[in-house]
Amino acid sequence: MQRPTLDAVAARAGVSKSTVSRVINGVSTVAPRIREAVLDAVGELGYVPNAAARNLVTRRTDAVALVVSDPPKGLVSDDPLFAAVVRTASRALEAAGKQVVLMLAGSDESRERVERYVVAGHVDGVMLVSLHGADPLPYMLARKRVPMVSFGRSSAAVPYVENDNEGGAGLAVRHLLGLGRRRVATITGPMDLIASQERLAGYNGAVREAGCRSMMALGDFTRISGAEAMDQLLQDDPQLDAVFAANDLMAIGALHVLRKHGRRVPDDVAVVGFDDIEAAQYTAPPLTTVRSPMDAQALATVELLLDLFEEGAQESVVMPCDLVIRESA
Amino acid sequence: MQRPTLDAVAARAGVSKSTVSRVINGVSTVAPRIREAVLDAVGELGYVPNAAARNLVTRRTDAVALVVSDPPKGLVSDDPLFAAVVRTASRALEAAGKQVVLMLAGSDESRERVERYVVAGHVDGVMLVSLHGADPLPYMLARKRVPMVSFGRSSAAVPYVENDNEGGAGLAVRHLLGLGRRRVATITGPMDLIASQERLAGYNGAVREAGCRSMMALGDFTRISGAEAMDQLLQDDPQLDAVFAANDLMAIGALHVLRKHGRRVPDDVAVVGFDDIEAAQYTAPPLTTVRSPMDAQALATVELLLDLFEEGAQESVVMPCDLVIRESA
DNA sequence: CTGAAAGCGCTTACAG
DNA sequence: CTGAAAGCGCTTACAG
Repeated sequence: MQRPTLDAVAARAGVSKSTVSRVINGVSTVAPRIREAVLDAVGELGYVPNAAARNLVTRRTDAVALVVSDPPKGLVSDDPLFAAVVRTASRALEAAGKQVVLMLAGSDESRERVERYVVAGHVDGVMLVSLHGADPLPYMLARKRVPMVSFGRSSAAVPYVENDNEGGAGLAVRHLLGLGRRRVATITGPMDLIASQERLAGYNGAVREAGCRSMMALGDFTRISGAEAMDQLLQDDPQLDAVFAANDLMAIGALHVLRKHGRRVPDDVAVVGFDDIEAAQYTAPPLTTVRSPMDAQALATVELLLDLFEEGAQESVVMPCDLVIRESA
Repeated sequence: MQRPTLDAVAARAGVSKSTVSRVINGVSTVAPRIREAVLDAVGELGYVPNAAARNLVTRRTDAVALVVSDPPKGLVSDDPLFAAVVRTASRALEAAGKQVVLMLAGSDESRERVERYVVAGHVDGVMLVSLHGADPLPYMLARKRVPMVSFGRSSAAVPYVENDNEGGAGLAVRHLLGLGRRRVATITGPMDLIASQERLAGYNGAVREAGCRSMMALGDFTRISGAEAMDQLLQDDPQLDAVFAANDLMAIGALHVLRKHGRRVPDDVAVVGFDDIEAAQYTAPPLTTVRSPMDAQALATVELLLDLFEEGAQESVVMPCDLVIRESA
C-alpha cells in the first residue's frame, strides 16, 4: 500500500519538493504553468499528502475531539438526544474543515485515554458533551491548556453553551398554573446533574411565586424512575392536579402510572415534560413539553470552539427554551 | 503549549533517546534500574509521545474510522439504533486499543473527504455503517485497498455483518399466521435498502408457504410513511386482519391509523414490527416485533475488522433474529 | 518565483 | 544491554 510522496510528484513534474508543497498548500506565488504541471502530476499519481508528516511540522491537525462524557449509568449516550447532538456538531465541524474524532469517556480508564490522546497532539481542541456536574474531565483537560468548550455546563474552567433550564422549567410550571392547577408536583432528575438542579429551581420559583406549595419526588431521568416517582406522589397527595417532570422519559413513565390509577390526562392531572424528544409526539395523549433548541445549541457550541481557535478566550452562552403545547397539559 | 520531547526525557534520565523509546514501547531488553530512571523522568516531565512523529515512522495509527454512510434523507443517523451502534462499536474498538474517528458521509463532498482522510493515513482501517444498497463509498475505499468491514451489507467488495432480515421477517409473518390470521399485509421499507428487500422476501415466502395472498404498500421507514401505507391498505382490503411492518417506526404509524379507524389491536388487526426500538415498549398496545441483536452485531463487526488486521481476508457473518412477543400480536 | 537545506519528534536497524 | 545515525514525508525560513 505504498502511496506516492511529495518527492515522486516533484520528480514527475520536474520541479522541487518546495514548489510542489506550495502548490498543494495554495501558496499563490507559483507561476501558472508550473502550477499546472504540478497539478497534473498530482492527478496522475493520485497523490494525497501524508497526514503524520504534515502534522509533525505544522503542529496542527485540523481535527477536533468530540468527547461524550458518559456517566457510569450510560445516561447521556442512551439519551435520545445523543445522536442528534453528535450529528449536528459533526456536520458543523466538518463544514468548517475540522475532522471529528468521537471519544466516549465513561470510566476513569477512558478518561485517561482521552487525556493522553489529546495531549499527544491528535487534535487541535476539544468539544465536550458533558452534563455531569462532578465530571473530572474538564479539569483534567483544562490543566493541560487544551482549547476546549462544553455542550452543557460542566465546570467553571470551560466556556459552555447551555439551554435555560431554569427559565424553561418556569415556563412549564406557569403554564400549568395558568390552567388553574394549584397542586403542582415535580419529578426531578438526578441531583448531581446541573440541569436537574436548574430545572428544580425553575419549578420552585414559579410555584412559590404563585403562592402554591411545592411537592417533589426524586427521579433519575429514566422512564421507570418517573413511574415510581408518580406512584409516590399520588400516595403523598391523591388530590394533585398537575405534574412537571424534569424530562420527557420520566413524563412518559408518569403518564402510564396515571392511566393505571384511572386518572385522566389532562382532565384530572395535567403533565408537562422537558426536552421534546421524538417519543413525546407518540404518547397518549401527546406530551406537552419544553423544547430546548438542541440543534441551535450544538451549532453554538461549535461556533464557540472555532472562535476560541481564532481569537482566544470566549464567554459562555445560555439559550432560551420554549413551550410545545400538545394535549397532556 | 510546548510539550516535553523524547530528547528532554533522555537528558533528564541520563540515557539515549533510543533507550527512552524502548522503555516507552515496552521493549524488554532494558536494564531494570535504567528502566526505572526513564519512567521517573517520564513521570516528572509528564511526557506523552507525539503522535504525528510516531505515526510517521511506524506507519500505523491505531485508529479506525467509523464511517456512517448517511443517505440524503438522514435515514440512518436519525435511526434510534444509530447511537447504540456507534456506542457499542466505539467501546469495543477502544477496548482493543483502537481510537475511533467518527465520520458522517452523506454527500458526495463528504464521501470525498472521507476518502482523502483515509488515504492520508489517518487511520489503519474503516468500519462502515451502511445500509444503503447503492452506496458508492465501499467501492471508493475498496479501490484504495483500505482494510474495511461493513456493519450491514453494502457491497460485494467488503466483508459485512448483517442480521437475518429474511429469516426475521419470516418469523414475524409465521407468528401472525399461527394466530389464525389469513389476510396478512406488509408495509415495506425503501426498496433501495437491501434490508428492505430481504424483509419483503421473508414476508413473501411465509405468506406463499401458507397459501395466502400477499398485500403490500410501500413505505420508507418513517413513521408518517407507515401511517399512509396503513391508510392505503385499509382502503385496499377493509377485511385485513394482520400487518407486518418492515420496521417499528412504520408499525407505530400504522397503530395510530388503525386506532383512528376504530380497529382494535390485536383483536381486529394484529401488528408486528421489526428492530425492537426503545419506543416499541411504550406504544399502546406495546408492539410485538423482531429483535435484531444490534449489540452482538456491532461487536461482531468490530471483531471482523480486528481479524482483518491480524490475518487478512475474512468472511461475512449473518446473525439470527428472534421474535419479541408483546401485546400487538 | 524557485530550490537546497534544515528540522519537526519519533523508531529502528546496525554496531559495539 | 545501549547508543549514534539514518530516515519517515512533509513545511518553511533563507538564499538567489
